[in-house]
Amino acid sequence: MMVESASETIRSAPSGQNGVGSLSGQADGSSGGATGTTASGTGREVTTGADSNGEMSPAELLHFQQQQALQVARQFLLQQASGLSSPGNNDSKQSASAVQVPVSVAMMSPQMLTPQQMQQILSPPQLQALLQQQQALMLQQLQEYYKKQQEQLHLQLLTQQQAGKPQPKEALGNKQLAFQQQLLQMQQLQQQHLLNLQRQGLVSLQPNQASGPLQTLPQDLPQLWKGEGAPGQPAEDSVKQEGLDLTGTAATATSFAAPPKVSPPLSHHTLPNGQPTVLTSRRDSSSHEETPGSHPLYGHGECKWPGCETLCEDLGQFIKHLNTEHALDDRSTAQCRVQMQVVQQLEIQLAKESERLQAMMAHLHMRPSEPKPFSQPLNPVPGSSSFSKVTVSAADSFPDGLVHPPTSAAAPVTPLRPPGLGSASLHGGGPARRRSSDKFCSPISSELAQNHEFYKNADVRPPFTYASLIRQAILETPDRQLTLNEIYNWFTRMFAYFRRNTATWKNAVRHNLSLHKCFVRVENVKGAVWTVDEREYQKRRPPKMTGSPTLVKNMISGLSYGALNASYQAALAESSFPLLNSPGMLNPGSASSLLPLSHDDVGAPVEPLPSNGSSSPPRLSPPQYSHQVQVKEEPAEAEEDRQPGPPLGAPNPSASGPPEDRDLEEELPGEELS
DNA sequence: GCCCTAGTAAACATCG
DNA sequence: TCGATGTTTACTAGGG
Repeated sequence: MMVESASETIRSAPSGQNGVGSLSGQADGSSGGATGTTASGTGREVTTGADSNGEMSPAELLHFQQQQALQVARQFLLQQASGLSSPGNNDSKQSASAVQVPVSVAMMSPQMLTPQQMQQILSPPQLQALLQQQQALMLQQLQEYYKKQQEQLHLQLLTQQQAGKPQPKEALGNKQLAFQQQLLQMQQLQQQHLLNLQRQGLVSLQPNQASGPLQTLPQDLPQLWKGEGAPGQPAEDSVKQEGLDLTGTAATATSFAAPPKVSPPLSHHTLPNGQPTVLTSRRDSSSHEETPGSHPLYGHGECKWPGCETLCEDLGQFIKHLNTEHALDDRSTAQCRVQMQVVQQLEIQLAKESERLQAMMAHLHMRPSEPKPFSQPLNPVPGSSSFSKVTVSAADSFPDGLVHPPTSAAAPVTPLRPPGLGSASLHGGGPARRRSSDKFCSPISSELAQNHEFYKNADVRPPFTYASLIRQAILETPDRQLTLNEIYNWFTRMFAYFRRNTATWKNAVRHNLSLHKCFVRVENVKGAVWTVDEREYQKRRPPKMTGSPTLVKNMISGLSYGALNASYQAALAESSFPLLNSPGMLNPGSASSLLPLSHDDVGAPVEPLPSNGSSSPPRLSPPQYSHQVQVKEEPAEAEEDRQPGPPLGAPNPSASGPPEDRDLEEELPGEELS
């Protein structure tokens, strides 16, 4: 059920999710086919075969016994198969410390250990070792069983011979051969089942691993028949009609027993796919429908005990059935054990699949070096034809000198939704008014660094203001200057969102460039380039920290410097600008060399002005425009403002540059605060 | 409700 | 003339 709904959701996901799509398909295919066919089919087949047994002639008797043996063996194999793959098995420490508690007691105790608990108790290597032990034990039991069967068969043959009905050796050989064939068939069934399990995700073993036990059987069993089963060999033990001597198993399998202490009822482990192979899909689907008043093992009017399916009219009847048919015995214990393994395996598989998903996403979204065609945007950009030209060239021209946020590599995996990104800012939404950078004071650079790949691939509107983005774009360049077109390119390169609606956001970019004094247009050799006047930018709007007196008050009172929010601290850490205050830094070249990457927007709102100063710099000529770096000392920007001194931005007031009233007009520190 | 900031749209000017 | 670029204004909306 969950798988189906999940896959359905995935299928409905936007285009471009090929990986996911195939994933869903896989899930569908496996969940349907596996449980339905192999599992239930096998179980029923066995049952009917046994029921139809009549009796009598030695040959028939032999056949019957073979059938019975097969049935039991199949069950055993299927159960084993369910548990085969679980790296961690139920054996707990008991394997090491000879536990005296009978398996059945240990297993059926209400305090039974859950797989999770076992996983917690045992380390993976331990679990693996235990699993191997268990598998070896299982195999040994199986071999014993076959041996006994063969002995039984041999005894019968002797009996028949003594009865004066000698059977031609050939006939006997044929029977043995038939038996062997059946065993092989059984093994094939097991193999098939295992494959189904693998498809379902129940088994995560590598092909060779998974087939290990299967391959072992064909080798071992014939050996049993040929070797140990040789006529005349005395029966070692009394032959048990039931074939599987779980008592013996229990004795040796104390290692399987969960610690006497512990826990959750079986129901706790019930999982859809985790149902042993003998379960039907119907049961799987019903496993979720437990109601408070019902029993977890009772659903749809039938017993949900693995392999049972007994119809029970009501809960009371079911309880009776449960107590009688599934009492504390070795068989139930074994089944319980298998179920535990199944659950455990499912959990492991889930973890693996999750990890795989993460890896897939990481792979799909994180390849910085790979030339990414812009046809890839998650959402096609209508009317961006001319635009794509730009972006392609942009990609090609991606300046290596440009410092990429180091975090993309270090960042965990591209998050589906970056922190601070409200649903409203997801693409398609209307105008996003407030950007998180403003709201949460998160440095745009760190935010971008962390979610770089996300924004790059997801058609999600970045939670930054245009001004912040423009600034970031400019600051990311070695020389801290960009032409308008380069800014466009940066936008499209960095954000999938800006690969569409170009007219709108480009207009907004131009609007912001013109509107904000912090952006300085400089006539360059190659034309007009835009630079950032950090000081202006800082002054621009200190809404949170400085703009709002109350807010400032709160910050001051509520936060010590040491208690600044993480983002701000990160920003501080990032901004290792020694320079800042030094007017000498104004040289773009030196600045860039010194600040390869850190520029950072220390979060627009938060960034205090390092500057001292007074008036905003007039527009500077290319060489001089300074992206002054701000020293983010702390929120107390007012303090900085108080500092008298030449504006960092205008180290060279004399520098050429069109005197912009825009820049000059404001400037008094006091202004900003208001 | 006011004010500030931001986003969007549009008109207009300039320039190559 | 056209498109890119740049400036400006108006409006709307979110949030303090």
